[in-house]
Formats: sequence, C-alpha cells, structure tokens
Amino acid sequence: MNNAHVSLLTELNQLFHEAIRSIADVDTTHLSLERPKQSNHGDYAHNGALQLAKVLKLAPREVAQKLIDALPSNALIERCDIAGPGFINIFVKQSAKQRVVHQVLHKGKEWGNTEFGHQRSLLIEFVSSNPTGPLHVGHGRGASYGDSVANILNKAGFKVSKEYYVNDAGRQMDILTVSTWLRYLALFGSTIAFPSNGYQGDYVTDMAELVKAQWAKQLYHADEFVLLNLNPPTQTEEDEAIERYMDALIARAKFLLKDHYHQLHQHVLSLQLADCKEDLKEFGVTFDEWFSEQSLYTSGAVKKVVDQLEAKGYLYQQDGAVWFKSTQFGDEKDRVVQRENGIYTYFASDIAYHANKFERGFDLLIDVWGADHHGYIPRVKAALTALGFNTERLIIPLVQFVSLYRGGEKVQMSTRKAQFVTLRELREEVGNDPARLFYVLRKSDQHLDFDLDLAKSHSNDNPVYYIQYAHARIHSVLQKWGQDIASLVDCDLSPLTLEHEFKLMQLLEDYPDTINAAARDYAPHTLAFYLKDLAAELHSYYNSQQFLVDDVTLCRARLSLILAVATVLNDGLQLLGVSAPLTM
RNA sequence: GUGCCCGUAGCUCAAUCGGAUAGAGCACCAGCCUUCUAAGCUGGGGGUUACAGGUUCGAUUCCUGUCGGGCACGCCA
Repeated sequence: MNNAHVSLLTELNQLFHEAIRSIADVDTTHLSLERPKQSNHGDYAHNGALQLAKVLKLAPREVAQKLIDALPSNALIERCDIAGPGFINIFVKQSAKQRVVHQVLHKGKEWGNTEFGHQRSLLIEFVSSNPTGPLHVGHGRGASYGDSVANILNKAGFKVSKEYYVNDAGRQMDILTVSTWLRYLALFGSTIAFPSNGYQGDYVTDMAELVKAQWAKQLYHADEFVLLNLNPPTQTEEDEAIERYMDALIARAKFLLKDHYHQLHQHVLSLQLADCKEDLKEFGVTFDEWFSEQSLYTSGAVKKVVDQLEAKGYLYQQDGAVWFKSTQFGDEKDRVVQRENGIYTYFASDIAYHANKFERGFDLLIDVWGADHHGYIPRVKAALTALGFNTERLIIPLVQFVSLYRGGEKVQMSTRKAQFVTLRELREEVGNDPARLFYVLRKSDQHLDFDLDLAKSHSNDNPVYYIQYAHARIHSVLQKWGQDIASLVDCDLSPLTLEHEFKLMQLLEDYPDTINAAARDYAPHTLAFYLKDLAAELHSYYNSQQFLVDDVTLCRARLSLILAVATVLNDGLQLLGVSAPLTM
C-alpha cells in the first residue's frame, strides 16, 4: 500500500473543493466537512450548500444536488444524501474506512504527525516560578499544561524549544538570602525575631544547615551588630514599615557579609534551582534552556532596551522615576521602567527578555502565564510594539488557579504562612500519572477543582486508570495470542464489519485532526477527552466480542484493529506525560 | 468603580473556529464474570445552556444589556 498518509478527511475535502469550484467561483476555504453527531447523518457531513445558497441565489437543497452531481468519480464514497435544510450526508465505503488500520500500523508512533506547523520554529516558556521556594500545586498545572502543549505542537509539525525563565535577580531573592542567613544565625544562638515577610518554610532552615556545613561560623555576626540602629517592627505595625525593615536587613547583610553575601545569594539560588529541576524532572518535565534574568543585567541587555525606548522618544521622567508611555500602545496607564532609586523594574528586564526571545529568530513565542498576570499583557506587548517587534507572534495562554479538595472539603492554602501544598507532596500523594492527567483534564483558562480522593482511587471512577486499563487489556490479549505482532500489519481487514469496529476505525481516523485541533487551540484537554472516548469504545468492544476466535482471518483482523488502538493510546498518553503500562 | 475571564443535568465537566434531537463521568435505579484482566460492560430517569433582547436558513457558540462568581488594577515579581 501507499505509505504516504493522506487522511480520509483530506481526500474528501479535495473532492468537494473540486465540485464547488466547478459550479461556483468562490473562496472555499471556510467550507468544510465535519463529523455529524448522529450516525444516521452519515460518516461526514458537508455544509457548503447552505452557505453557497445565498451567493448562487438558489435553494440550499438544490445547491446540494448540484454539488453531488459535480463530485469527481472516486473510490471512497458509497453514497450522498441530502438532509434537513441542505446538509450533504456522506456515507463512506467500508474499504475506505478499514484502510486506516493499515495506516496506523505502518506509521506506528508517527501516526497523527501532521504538517499543521509547517516546521516553523517556536519557543514555549512555562512554569518560570521564582526560585525562592518549592513549586506548589499551581506551578504543577503550568508545568503539566506547558509540557503537554509543547509535545502536541511538536507532533503537529512545529520545531519546539522549551524554556524556563529564572527570576534570579531582584528583591525576592534578597529576601530569601536574608531569611536563610537569619535561620543560620539562629543555629548559633541568635534570638532575632524572624520577620513576618521573610520566607517561613522549613526548607529555609534546611538550607541554613547546609550553609553552616559549608561556611562554619564565617558568616556569623552577633545580634547587636546585625540589629545596630534597626528597630524590628512590632506585630501591629503596618506593611510599609515591615517592608522597610526587610530592606534595611538586606542592606545590613550586604554590609556585614561583603563578598560572602553574593556567594550566599548564589548558593541559595543554586540549591533552589536544583530542587526545582529535580522536582520537574521527576514529573516528566524537562527544558531545553534555563534562562537567567541576572544575565540580562550583566550583559547590558536591560540597559540596551531602555536606551532604545529612550531614543525612540517613548520615555519620560516624573517623580524621579523613568516612565514608559505604554498608553500610546493601548495600555491603561504608563509604567515605570527605572525607579527613583535607579534600580530597573521587573518590567524593564522582562522587556529585555522578550526582545531577546524575538531576536533569537523564533517564528512564534508562547508565554504560559498564571491568569492573575493577565493585566500585565498589554504593557509587555506595548513595549515590544514600541521596539518594532510583531506581537502577533507572541501568544500568551493563561492558566487558572487550582483548588484542592480532600474528603469533599477545600484544602486551605496560604502562601504567606507557607501553608501551601507543594507539587512534590501532590505527586507523592496521588502519583505522577494521575497528577499529569488531572491537570490537563480542564480547559486551561478555567478554575480547576482537583479532587485528591478521586485522583488517588484505583477504581473505575478514575479516568487515568480507565485509559491505561484499555491499553493494558489490549496487550494482555496480544500476550495471550503469543505470536509476532509484526505479522498483523498487512492482514485482511474485510471481516471487520461490526458497529463497534467501525466506531474504533473512525476514532483512529480522527486522531490527526484531534492533534491539529489541540495544537491550534493550545488545548491539551482536547486530546485527553479524545483518549477517554477511544478507551471507552475499546472497553465496550472488548466486552461485546471475543478476539481470540477460531476463524483465523477474523481473529487476525480484530487483533490488528486493537493493536492500532493501543498504538494511538500509547502515543496520546505519552504526549500528556502519562505512562502506558502493559499490565495492571 | 474600570478592565479581562466565566455561568451548560443534583455534582465535576465536554460540545469539532454558527450546524441537525446539547453529550460524558460521578451519584441514583435495574442487569452482566464457567469465556482474552469486572480498574470493565449493558439499559433507565435527569436540561427553558443564568436572564432579556438582537444578528440569520440555523445560536451553548457572535453582539448589546441585566444578574451572579473569579482575577487584575504597585516605583512587587
């Protein structure tokens, strides 16, 4: 058979495009075939007649008849019906439906690879959490979503690079450094009260122990020197005073520790980064690049973009700070790029980061952000537009929050009190596979209610095991059969005529279209739902028919069908970062 | 207050960039293991798609308004 894959849908579309062009001189790109919901409406339906009726000034059903008459002769279509207001219902020949099994078995893991991306290059940036503490369950959703989208886009014909932006510059890192230092001092008997806006988690104390192991008492300074002329705020004091105190502590640490401060800063950073990398790696999420924010300062990239904006006349001074005229590009208000104290804002380095991404020459840039950052989008696009970049090439899908439920109750989380559930805890509680799938089972821009009990349950309620079980069942049958599965590739498929069998073939045929839809919408949940449907159809088939039957031709035909199903289940699960076990 | 997102079965969610009679799972009821894994299957009840208009052959989908929920409105990152 011809090994080059042309899908049934593509071929049928071509036939109809030819037919339409022969009766009307119109743009046919928006006219297409779809899967009808009801099987008595055919295998495919075309709505072209309804849309062309107005242009041609004819009744829709009349147009439909003309279209059918104009169809080129072919070996695919059994018959066409005109139905309802003017739909053309297409019934496909059995042989044309069956051929997909051969195609899947020939292509293997490459079945479903498409040309949607035309090999354009693309950079997807995701997670990018501050390296100031462990990843929590919200980051887990970004990780799972971003990685799945990257896999799907790769399968859809894009050249994909994955990147993590490390916010290793700025005040939050200083706060973490000081927090660690204070815990370290406490190990030597310091009684300084831990500030309420410091990082409270146990991991900070753990880092202090490591610091002590490396530096011994070299970083120690007595309380009276640390607090000289400083007044720790009381609990009732307002936020502003608490923040000022923290800034003073940071300044004091830099003064007392001198060169050691930077070393401590980098040490704390590397510990957190290593933890983060390990956590994500165990979760099946890896990156091609870990891009450092610090590097944008040391290379002068931040100053460079600010100078460029200045040269183009988009900056002005006010209240001692430097502002960017983002309102000229549709933002609600102008934004500060350089503070009164001379320090650049996070916004300034972010402009430099995005300029850098554009300059690396990618055709498409994707930023996966938490939905709470949506107000930040206009100013970033404004700055990039001002610098002359085409922001239509920057896509920013938003990922909504995650709420955990245990025993029907919402698990309370608070970042301030360090009472958040970490990604690692979640993975240990429910396992990687359920976590990966549950995260992408909802549209990304919808709030996710994550039911821990359901994710943990080893029952039919759990969609993870439901899909995996279908895969395992198939391999169990093939195991029992015991012969070489390679011999199933080109067997006679004509005995496959049952309703269940045609439904499975239809789903196999739909796999490339599912990949394209998921890629187009950056929507891995589309694939997750497809896999649930495919598993359901397999289970149903499994219960209704015996595969290892005496009729050898029938047996081999059925086995080749379920082998093709297993191939797609395995591939789809892999794209979502979920394993496909052979036995359960 | 302003901007963005959302509102679908009792619950959690789908619905192929406007398509035909809006679908699954859970929960509830009734069945199926002497047969390749019951982590499975079969059947049943359950809806004014928040509400009111508009656009057209056709609206859960697009537009306007109202009600209800979430998020964002820093010289934080």
